[in-house]
Amino acid sequence: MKKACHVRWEGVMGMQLSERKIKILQAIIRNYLETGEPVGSRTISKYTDLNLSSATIRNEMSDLEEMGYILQPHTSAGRIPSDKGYRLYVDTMMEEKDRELEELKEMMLEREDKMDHLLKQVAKLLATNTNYATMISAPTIHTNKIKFIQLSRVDVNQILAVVVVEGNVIKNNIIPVSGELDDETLLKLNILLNTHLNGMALEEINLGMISAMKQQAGIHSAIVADVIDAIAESIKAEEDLEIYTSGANNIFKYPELADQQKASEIINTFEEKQMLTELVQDTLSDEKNTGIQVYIGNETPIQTMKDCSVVTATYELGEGMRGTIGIIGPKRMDYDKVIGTLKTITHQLDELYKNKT
Amino acid sequence: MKKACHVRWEGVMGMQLSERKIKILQAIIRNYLETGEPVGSRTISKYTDLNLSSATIRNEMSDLEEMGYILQPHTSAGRIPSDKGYRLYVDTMMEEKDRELEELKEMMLEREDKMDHLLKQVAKLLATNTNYATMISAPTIHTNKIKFIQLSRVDVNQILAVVVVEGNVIKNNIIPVSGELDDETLLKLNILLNTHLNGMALEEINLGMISAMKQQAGIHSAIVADVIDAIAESIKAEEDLEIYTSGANNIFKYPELADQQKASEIINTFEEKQMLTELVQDTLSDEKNTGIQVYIGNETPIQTMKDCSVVTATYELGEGMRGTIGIIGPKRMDYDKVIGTLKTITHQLDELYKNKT
DNA sequence: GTTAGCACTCCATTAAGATGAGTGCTAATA
DNA sequence: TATTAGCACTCATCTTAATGGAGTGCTAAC
Repeated sequence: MKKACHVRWEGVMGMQLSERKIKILQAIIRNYLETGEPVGSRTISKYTDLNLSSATIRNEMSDLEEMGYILQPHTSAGRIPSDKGYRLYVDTMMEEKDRELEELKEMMLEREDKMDHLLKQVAKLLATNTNYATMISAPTIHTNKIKFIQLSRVDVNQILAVVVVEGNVIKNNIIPVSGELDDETLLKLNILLNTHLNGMALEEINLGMISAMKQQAGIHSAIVADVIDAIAESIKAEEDLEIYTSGANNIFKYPELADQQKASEIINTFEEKQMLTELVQDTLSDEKNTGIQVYIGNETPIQTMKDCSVVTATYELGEGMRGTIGIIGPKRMDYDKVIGTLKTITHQLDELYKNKT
Repeated sequence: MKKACHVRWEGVMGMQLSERKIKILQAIIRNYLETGEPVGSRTISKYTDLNLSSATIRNEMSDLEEMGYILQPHTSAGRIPSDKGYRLYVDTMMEEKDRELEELKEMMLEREDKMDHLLKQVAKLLATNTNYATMISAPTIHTNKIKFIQLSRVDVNQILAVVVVEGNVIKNNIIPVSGELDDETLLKLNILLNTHLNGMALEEINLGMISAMKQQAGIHSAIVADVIDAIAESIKAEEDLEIYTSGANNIFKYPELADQQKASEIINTFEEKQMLTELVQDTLSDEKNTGIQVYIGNETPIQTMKDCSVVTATYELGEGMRGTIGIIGPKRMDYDKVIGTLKTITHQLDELYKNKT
């Protein structure tokens, strides 16, 4: 009696994952990833090479459940992995595999298009390749510096301000101008702006500089203010970043996500994109990791995706330009494959950029 | 006997829609729009102010079915409108109503943002307002003329080409340049390009002009070619037009569209957008109509939407810039409201443009 | 021409087994 | 002591049949 009691205590508190338990857990998850159905003891008994009877498996499963790695949807159903179980799986039990992503690589190389086209393409490629929903955020300029500013007259009362920052990201802005403005003044303003702002990081432009420039511009200080505003607006416009998505309808392939309520929410999140920015922010801000991040169930910052798993990767284009790729699927996602694919893609984007410049 | 026979013939061939039949058909459609359920004779008998018994209605409905305006999902079910029935309804039986679109108007006026923002906003507004899925295509420049071209050096071996066309649509292109190119030459090239191309419609640029310009450019003809290419590419890029969508998840509100198969297809069509361009093309090309077009069921050019109805409107921003707004919903869509809303919106966009310039 | 009445059809809902996968527990076994 | 066989039990799912009801078509009466 005393002893039994002791064993029970150990069961709750200090129980360790034996090698065998890990193998069983692994088998459960693997199986569940494939079928999407709760998996029972008998299945595992045959599925593994442990040569254990279903009864033994049952005992072990009982332990695993107590420890929180698996759970039962209802009594007398098989077990499914809990978030904690998935987490263990992702953290420790995945060995990488080289998949046949060669075609994917090639397709990426073919597309030497404009950036937004490329990103759309990548999202689509990923979606069809993985059968999950995907998103990709356009890279945000971060530490980049102004490379070139030019004001040009377009019309009698409109001038065009073009700002080019490092990485050849171009911003246009039409500025209405009320008073007269001759070509010579325009030239002076151009020189003024360039001498002051060239090489500046966008964040470095401060009020002091602005007032100095205004002073030098004399009667045309209003235009300087407008240009600065235009630049500021360009930056601001950059803040609600572009996000491209693809394969949202893939969620219909997973019954656990396909019911109306959930599907509707997920689809909406995908279409409105606004909420996805949170995901991007979260991924980009978390600096410590290897560049790949896995959110399982409730770990995700987006409430509507609490029944999904989200794998995100940060890609980098040169220095300071970073974006996020995300793959959204059921919790029983093929983490192995997804992570492998993402690694390849991010690496590929990097290569692409290098070759291009 | 003879007479009966004659009547039967008339029934099949020359039967005319009596006033009463129209009223009944109208009542059926109205009712079906509300409930989404097949509607029976007894319902109509009470629903209308005709004071007819259900038996009489049955007879009339039998006629209407024979004429193809309504149909039975199965024996002993009520009737639902056929595409032909909807068509009649849309074509003849709709009187316009002024709805409370005032708030919508105001919201549009608030948004003085960039065009793409505005369009996204409009799509969203429409979606939440109508409870259908919406799309809106960015206006395409068509007859517009080049207003301004400027080449600027951005880097030692890169120049930036900016092209502004009427309507203040701006196109940028970075052109890598191999050889040396001093400022003076750049200036000359600028003058050359502007004198030749300013005021030209994009389609008017022909090979003759290009070769003439190349000749004048002398040793720098390569750059001219590049610029022309860049312009051409800008036009081409415009061809796969931007489309913004919103409220795709609204289709879940209509059971007849919400099953997995259909929903998945529709969602996909919406996300990939590619197919939506057909709709836009179709709408824009059809010139004869009032600007609003209704596709019922199979009439739509997009196969995946054969169970939906699509209402599109053409909006015009100044001369030559036209885009399309589309509303996609179930066949039992509130055509009345939708058409009204679309009219208001297109009108509003027009106003907005006028005030802005 | 209109209506009441009735038999008939067929869908949708419900209830009641039947099935079967899976568990927990106990006692036997190695 | 760890493992296993056996058994009773649970519970979701599937099948089947019964029921209810909405709606029709037809006929005869008004």
